[in-house]
Amino acid sequence: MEFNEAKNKFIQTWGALGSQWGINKTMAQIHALLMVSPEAVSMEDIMESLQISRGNASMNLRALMDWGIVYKEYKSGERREFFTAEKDLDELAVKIARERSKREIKPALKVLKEVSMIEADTSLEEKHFVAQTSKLYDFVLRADNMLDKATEMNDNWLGRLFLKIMK
Amino acid sequence: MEFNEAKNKFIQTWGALGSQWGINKTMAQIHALLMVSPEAVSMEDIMESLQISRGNASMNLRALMDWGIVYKEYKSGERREFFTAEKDLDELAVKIARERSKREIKPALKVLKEVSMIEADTSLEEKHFVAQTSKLYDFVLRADNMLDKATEMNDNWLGRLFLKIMK
DNA sequence: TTAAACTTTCAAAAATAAATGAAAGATATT
DNA sequence: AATATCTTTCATTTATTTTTGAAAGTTTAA
Repeated sequence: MEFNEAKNKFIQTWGALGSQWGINKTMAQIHALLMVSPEAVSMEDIMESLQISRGNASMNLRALMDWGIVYKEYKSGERREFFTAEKDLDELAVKIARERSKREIKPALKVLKEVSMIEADTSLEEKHFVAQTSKLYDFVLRADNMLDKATEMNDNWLGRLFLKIMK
Repeated sequence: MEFNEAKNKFIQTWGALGSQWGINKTMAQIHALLMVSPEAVSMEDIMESLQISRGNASMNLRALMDWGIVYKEYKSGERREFFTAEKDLDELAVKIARERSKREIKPALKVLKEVSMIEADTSLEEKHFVAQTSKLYDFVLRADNMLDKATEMNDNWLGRLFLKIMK
């Protein structure tokens, strides 16, 4: 496979993966492009590479910066802004996990807690509802914590040990 | 909060969470409804509860059964089909993880491997591309394995120990 | 202060994904 | 074998999400 073909394939694949996980395609593609660029890239070049409009590029770059996984860079003597991606994958995973937890899981947990705390009457239906949503609350809470911990454990000997044992 | 309000809120929230994670809203809502129903539910009742069409109900139930997290049930003397959800959350998590890994992560891994194996010339750009996609391949592979292992470790003493220590 | 170079915003358009519902397909019952 | 009950399919419609691009907004420099 030739380099440009490979690069393109990578960007497309990363974009598709993103959209399956609730991140929009262009956002993931921009991120992919930046990840494999050794140098910071201008907005103009991003638009050109991905064949997207100025507005689209601008909005998605902003979103990526909000997530903390893309940085603006200023080059002296240049008026334009350049962009680079977080390239440390452990750091990337931590930031994505934190962001999604904050935006999606935490609010869902709040609702789960609320609805699991209603006063159930004696009916089977209501008792079952409370039992099931309570379990779900515990479960999601546990998963959320694990996500946090797992992302932190990359440079942690106990984590590595755990991985070794579990493999 | 009153029971019906709580039930509705739960279904809506679970649906929204689903769509943020690449599972369509109705599919997640049907699953939510079945999770909190102590008894198996007919298609008619699902349509009525969620205010959706017959076709929609049918297709999403099929998808849920393909994922292995909803089961058909036949009641003797009844012509209609009834549906129940997998209620064991550990089992549920395992099945979802397996399915998404199979459908999305494995194919992405294949591409990552491919593109990271191109012959890079001496240019910085190509060398960086190979280095970065190789790292990504290792990382995603590791994460995918961890997902597998994590879902299996619920009734596993070592896993529990790990959780305890890491908390 | 003005102009040039660049970025952001957002209403409208386009693309994509999901839902509908009527017809076709099953399956059981008489 | 005809009928009744229920489910699935899929072309069309509807809803949602994403993208565009032109106008407004910024920043820098002369």
